[in-house]
Amino acid sequence: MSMDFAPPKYAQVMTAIQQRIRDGEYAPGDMLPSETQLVREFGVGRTTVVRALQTLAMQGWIEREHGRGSFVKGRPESPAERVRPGLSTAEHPENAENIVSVARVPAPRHVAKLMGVDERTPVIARHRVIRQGDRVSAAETLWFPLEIALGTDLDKPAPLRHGVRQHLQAVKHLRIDHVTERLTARKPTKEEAELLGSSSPVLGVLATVHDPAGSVLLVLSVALPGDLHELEDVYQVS
Amino acid sequence: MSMDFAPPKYAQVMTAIQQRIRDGEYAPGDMLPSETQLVREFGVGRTTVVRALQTLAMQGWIEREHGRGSFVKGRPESPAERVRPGLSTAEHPENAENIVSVARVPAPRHVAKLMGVDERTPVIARHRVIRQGDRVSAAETLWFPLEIALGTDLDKPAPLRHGVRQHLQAVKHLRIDHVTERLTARKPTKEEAELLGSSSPVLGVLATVHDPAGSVLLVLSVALPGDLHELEDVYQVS
DNA sequence: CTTGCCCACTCGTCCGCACAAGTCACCGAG
DNA sequence: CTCGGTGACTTGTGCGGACGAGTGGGCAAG
Repeated sequence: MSMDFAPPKYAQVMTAIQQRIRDGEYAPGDMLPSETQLVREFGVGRTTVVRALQTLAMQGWIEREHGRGSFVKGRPESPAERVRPGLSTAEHPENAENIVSVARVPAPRHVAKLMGVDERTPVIARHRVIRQGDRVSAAETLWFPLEIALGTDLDKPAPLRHGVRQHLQAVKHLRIDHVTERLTARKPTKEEAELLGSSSPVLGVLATVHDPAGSVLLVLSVALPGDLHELEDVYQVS
Repeated sequence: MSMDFAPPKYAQVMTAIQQRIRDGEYAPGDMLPSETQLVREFGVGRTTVVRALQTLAMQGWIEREHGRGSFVKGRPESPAERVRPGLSTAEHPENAENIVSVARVPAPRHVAKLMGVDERTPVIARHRVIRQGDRVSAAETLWFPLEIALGTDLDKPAPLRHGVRQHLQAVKHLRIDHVTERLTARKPTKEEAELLGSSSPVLGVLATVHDPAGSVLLVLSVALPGDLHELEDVYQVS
């Protein structure tokens, strides 16, 4: 027995229409067949056709105008592919030559502010570098509240082979839910300049990494030399 | 007569549930009342309740598990609110003190490359500044291919009161469809430094603005002083 | 105790029908 | 010619009913 699963009918209708749009059979700006016609063509109820069309509209494939018809919008493409320096920093596996130093230090003002703690509260600072060939292509600092680092290897200078995100998940079941990034252009700090071997402008990324409840799991600060990095972003208008 | 419009019932159900999630009456992880219960509570058909719940699920408010129930996902927040320097530059209304100069010049190498034309092809360069109090907070250059600027006021130094996007739409029916931005940190050029009154690092935004067919309508280059600008971005993980 | 079945409950999908409301072409009255 | 009405066509919303399928607890047989 084959026991294949047929996808739901509304999905079949959606797929068929998407295919016709991709093939150019329905070109951008064209009016789609009316609901009634589609009902006849696919041999399904209007409910089903309407559900397919409304879903396609929500996904941006078509536009529906009350009283006029449904029209191909011609933009299959969807959300956006952004570079996320914050997230990739939290996921990057470490090895010995990435680690510069790991120490318990009083929180600097801007970090304390983002964590919502007092300025001199001790935190774990994990300094790392990313190498590209023989140049250092990024200088990163990850700041952890003590209670997060407690019981983990985050405060130890040994490299985390599976990255910070994995480690937090595996050891303390902490899940990263969302990240807030702040991007600016600045001069590197003295320490960064030394690591990078240059004091030309850097892209500064200051990110807070949150769990589902909104608590700050870590704060991270990345310095990306401007001559090595370009962050690209494509987005639809309106 | 008041003649108010009641929103559709499914939208009313959605709003009610969203409100309860925001109020914490339904906390993240909680199971929502079953469809049958909601049908009784709101006095509507199951079709309506299901539509509301499925829409909420698509928007990320809740999760639905076949055979188990609907559960609060606890992330009301949606796609992402990004600052779009490229788009806002194209939409910003101009006035006399924004315009620095407008000229026909040979395309610089990087602009020509992005437009897909030869390096010395003549283009229109429109230099502008944005002021914030008495400081210049951004130096912008908009590059237009001649055939785009033809018949428009883009090549005239008079300010465009409704912004470039509106002007293109109104005069030549050109619609902006998507924008590709490239962000980096760099030193300001001599001209930019002069306008900005400083040569400290700037965020450089180099964007191409496309019509629905993908043709480049304009290229724009913006210099944002690092000490004045911070681009913030929040995104969900996974 | 363990195993397996049954049943109540949940969501998933689909149908036919009904009415409201927006759009547009046509046509006749003025 | 212009104006307004009419009707065919479109999408928007809503209902009730039906069946399928996944989940989990209770219960009886082993």
